[in-house]
Amino acid sequence: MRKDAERNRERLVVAAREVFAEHGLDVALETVAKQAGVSIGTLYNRFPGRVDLVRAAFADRTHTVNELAEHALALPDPWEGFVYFVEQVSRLQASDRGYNDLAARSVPAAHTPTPEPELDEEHVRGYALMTEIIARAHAGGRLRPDFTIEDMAFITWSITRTIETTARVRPDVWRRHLALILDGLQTPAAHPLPEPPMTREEMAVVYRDC
Amino acid sequence: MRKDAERNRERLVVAAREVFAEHGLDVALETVAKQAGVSIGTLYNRFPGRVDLVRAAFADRTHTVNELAEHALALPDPWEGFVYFVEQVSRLQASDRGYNDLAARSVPAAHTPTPEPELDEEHVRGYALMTEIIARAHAGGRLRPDFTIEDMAFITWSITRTIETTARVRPDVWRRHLALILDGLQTPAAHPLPEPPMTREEMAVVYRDC
DNA sequence: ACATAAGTTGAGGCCACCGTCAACTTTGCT
DNA sequence: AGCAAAGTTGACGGTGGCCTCAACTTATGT
Repeated sequence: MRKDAERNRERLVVAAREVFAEHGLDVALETVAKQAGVSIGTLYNRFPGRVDLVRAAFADRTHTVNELAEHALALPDPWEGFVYFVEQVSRLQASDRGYNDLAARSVPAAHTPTPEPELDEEHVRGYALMTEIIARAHAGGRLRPDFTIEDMAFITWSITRTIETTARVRPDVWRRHLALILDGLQTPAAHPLPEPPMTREEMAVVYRDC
Repeated sequence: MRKDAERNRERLVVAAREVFAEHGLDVALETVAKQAGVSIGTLYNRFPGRVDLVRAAFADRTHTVNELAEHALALPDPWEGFVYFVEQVSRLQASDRGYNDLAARSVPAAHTPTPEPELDEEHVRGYALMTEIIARAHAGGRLRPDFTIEDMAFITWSITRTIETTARVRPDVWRRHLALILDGLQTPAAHPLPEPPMTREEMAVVYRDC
């Protein structure tokens, strides 16, 4: 790859991160190209579709989330770890409209088929870490036993919507919402749930649809 | 108003209800016109903008929701009443993509400025009914005391997103999600909340933005 | 039956975004 | 320096939804 090409690619990714963060994933790609100081043709040359650009822009996020998960696991109290993880991911969402859009459809740690097996591995690892966070919190006794990893998506989706709606008016109310959610996830609060959790296969279909 | 005009108007509203329910509020208005067996010009002639058509299509919903609220208040147990109301509204959302879209932005009972004062009154009444449902549940002791009417929006928004995402795969999982939420709203589960609730003014701004 | 107001029609202009490609420019190798 | 391959450019055609309006049709009162 020629070095000007490499440089332009990098510029595009940086621009995409900025523009997505401010305007969300549905922004016109011209905006990204302009921000990168590059023509729209170059953008399409490097990234055949929007999805490729999104992937490139958020590739490191999975890694970041995994680090948060590790930090959570390093906390002595299992419930604190669980809460820490959920709060930090929500904070990421609140700070980046693009990431929030992304989370609305596909939960960070989900296993999405990707061309690059390397990224896939990060996702698989994220899934494992989240499983561990939940298992540990179950063992600690404070996380209700019927809560599964698939239920994590409910949290993400909920927060996603609240952030979308309230960001301009009260950028931090999502914390209140999250606190209400967390109060429902603790063993003493638990009542029997009316539906079985989503299965992994069902989650896969949800993500596959887009 | 001429009688053919009246008839076409009615057809359009009926068509809008069907098409919105199936495809959501962002559907092309041509689709509605076609479904109504009427030209696009007639649609615009009768409803200057999409918002007018949406209002007409969902005008009766506020009334429906108010009936649900009254039924909730008629239930002997205050907490059961609260749960009934929230479940029924969620069920409405799950059964109508357009209504779900609507709820994602503007909670049914919110006070939105409307040209027709009559509709406005229904909204105001809905607000009063919801206030009563919550006050009664507070008095009953089972609803956590720090839960306010503005927090209701968190529930609606959450369910909204889950329905959007899971409808095709597991049309009833929103019940599981809702059950998790409800477990967090009960007095024994309550921990102090980190942020004050949204104010009425803030809610008004949220709805005004669209 | 007729006049006239009311209503309908759909082709067409507008816009915003998408994605392409032939002509041009730059890089890096020899 | 010269040259071929790699890369860039931006005008352009395509799509789809929005909304308008001049020509046509229908309802209604007398």
